[in-house]
Amino acid sequence: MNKKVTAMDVARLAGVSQSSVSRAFSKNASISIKKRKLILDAAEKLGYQPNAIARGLITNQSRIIGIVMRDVQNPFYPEVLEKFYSRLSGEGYQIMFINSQNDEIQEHEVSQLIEYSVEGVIITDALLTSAAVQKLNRNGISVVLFNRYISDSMSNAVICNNFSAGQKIGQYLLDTGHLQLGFISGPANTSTSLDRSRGFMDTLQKQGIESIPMEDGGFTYQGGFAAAKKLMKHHEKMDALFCANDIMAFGAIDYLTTAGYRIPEDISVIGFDNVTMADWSSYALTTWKQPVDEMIQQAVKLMLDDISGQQEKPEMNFVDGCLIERASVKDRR
Amino acid sequence: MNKKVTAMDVARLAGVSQSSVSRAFSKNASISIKKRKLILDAAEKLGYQPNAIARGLITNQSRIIGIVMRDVQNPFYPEVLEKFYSRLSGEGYQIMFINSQNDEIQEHEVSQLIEYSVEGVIITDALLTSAAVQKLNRNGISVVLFNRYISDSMSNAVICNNFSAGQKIGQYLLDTGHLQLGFISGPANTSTSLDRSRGFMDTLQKQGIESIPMEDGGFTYQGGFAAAKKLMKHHEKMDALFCANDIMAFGAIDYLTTAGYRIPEDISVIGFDNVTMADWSSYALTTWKQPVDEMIQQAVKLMLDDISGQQEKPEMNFVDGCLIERASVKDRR
DNA sequence: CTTGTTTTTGAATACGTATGCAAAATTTAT
DNA sequence: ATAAATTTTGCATACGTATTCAAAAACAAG
Repeated sequence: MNKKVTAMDVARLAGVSQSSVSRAFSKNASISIKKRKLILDAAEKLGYQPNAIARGLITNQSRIIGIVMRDVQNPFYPEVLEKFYSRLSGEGYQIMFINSQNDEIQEHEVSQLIEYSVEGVIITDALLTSAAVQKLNRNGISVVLFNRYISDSMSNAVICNNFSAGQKIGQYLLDTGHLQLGFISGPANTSTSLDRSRGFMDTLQKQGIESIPMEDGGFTYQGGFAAAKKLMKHHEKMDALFCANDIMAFGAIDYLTTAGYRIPEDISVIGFDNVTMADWSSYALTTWKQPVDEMIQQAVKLMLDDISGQQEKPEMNFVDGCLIERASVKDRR
Repeated sequence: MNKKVTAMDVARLAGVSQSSVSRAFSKNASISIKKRKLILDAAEKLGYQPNAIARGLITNQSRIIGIVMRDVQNPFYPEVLEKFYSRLSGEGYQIMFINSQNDEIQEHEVSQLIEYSVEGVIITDALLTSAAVQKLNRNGISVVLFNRYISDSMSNAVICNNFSAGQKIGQYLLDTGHLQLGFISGPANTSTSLDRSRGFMDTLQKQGIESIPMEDGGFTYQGGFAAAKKLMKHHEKMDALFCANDIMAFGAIDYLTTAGYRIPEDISVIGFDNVTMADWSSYALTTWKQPVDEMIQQAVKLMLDDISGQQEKPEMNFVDGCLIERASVKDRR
């Protein structure tokens, strides 16, 4: 293996100092045009790449953002990952990917992020304790929560307006003449599921519907499938089912169609997310579209503002989504 | 923001030298049990985390592996990402995620990997030129190709035995009495699609079938949908369709069912990958299962052997998959 | 207790870069 | 041509850690 090429090597070839080489690779440093050209030519000739590790040590700017993600097999999250990657790499950041296996971000995962001096962390669908946020903040790491929040207001958060969406979904199902509603939730400890449920029930209760059959589908296909089965066992007159995410809606639809129900003639199904698959003709799912692009744009802006010290206090931004009507909800009026 | 806690701070509190602190956090360094405990207690008290950036500069071991991935919205790849993450983080590595937007890994992406001194790079579904491999190797970076290879034998590769799989799929469709076969390929410049096609045609040609109708579906759902439409326009007697990946098979099935064909009564469809969705009752896809776990295990072993200098020359390992029969191929015998 | 051996530990250094500071070079004004 | 002002550049240093080397400490043998 060849000896590593450093700025010192380039300096020798170009006949300048190492600090000049560093300046040549900098945007704002003072270096004459002639010397800069000499240096860049020498660098090209030697195959020199600046060492980001050494630079990070000196500048205390790793240019690395951590993304903590749990359920990458829910198609919603690969889309989120891809879009976060695009925005952040466009701003010159590298992505350190952490696939959390547990509900809650682990101590060693927090330690890894600190050890690598990541400048920020984006938490997509894992839980984060206040203690973990404090530890990250104490180590100068910006934290942005994507579609979740914790109650201590110490971190930036960008959240789809889940409560309001739940309300509107409830209204939409009532307005389209559905009488016997059901709900399939995600895990009870997730703010997304809780808020969607609360919004939904808020609307129903205002119409005198005090409670409806619900099952926890765990935010998974299998969970949606099983939850639909369980619901239909005791509530065969159900005519509409709201699933707290799309992938459970797919599972619910698959259970219902294999059980002989017609979607949406016998029962309507509505999801939440608007993953790419929702548009597939096998599902043609009516769903609530999370404004992922807007949410990611805001999340990245909050993080970059925090990193650059232009932020006074953490913000919590709610962003409105919208209904996407396809073919899985019937207008029964 | 608090001042960063360093080994020097811990040394002062524990009454030892900075080098002793470093040794306390090392597995094999010489340090007395008493002193180690003193140091770890002081570190805990101060909230000290070793700085991986500084350590990387000294040891020339960043403990970072790059994963270059293109199509994260094909459900096959999030599964691959999750499993690579699990294996590599278990070996103490961090993952730097690169989402390539182009067919071929870009110069700036190679530069990023070099600048951050990643110890290895795994390429999943992007193309890599020989020049790029040479550049990475010249900078001491191990390269492993996942399910692709290039012809210069300079990099490790682990590949599903696509040719053999294509052969067996061909035989299976013939053995189950299908007469009019069709094929939907991926992009022509990908070794996976080429080898699956070659294996398939090898079997058919041995049975006197010289050519069959084919369309390029670009490895996407929409592409599969459109390709199926195009094929059926001119080959309405087709009774079996082999799609070079599952997601195109889903698209093909969705086109066919919306066009009134029954799967598999009117036409059988077989895919390749065995993504989680293949098992969903809406598709119940018969497919060829890529041995992802085995492939990843071998890929990680090759990389770690290369990184630790225990490898003499790059290897190319082919791994056999197997047929998964569900409900999308009819036995017409 | 003394001598020889082994282990532990701290000082010094290097890793590759960015930058402060001041000297050198260049430019501008008279 | 000279002086003043400005820009460019190199030297020295620091960033935080791991490790070499040698001194100090601890341990074992006689």
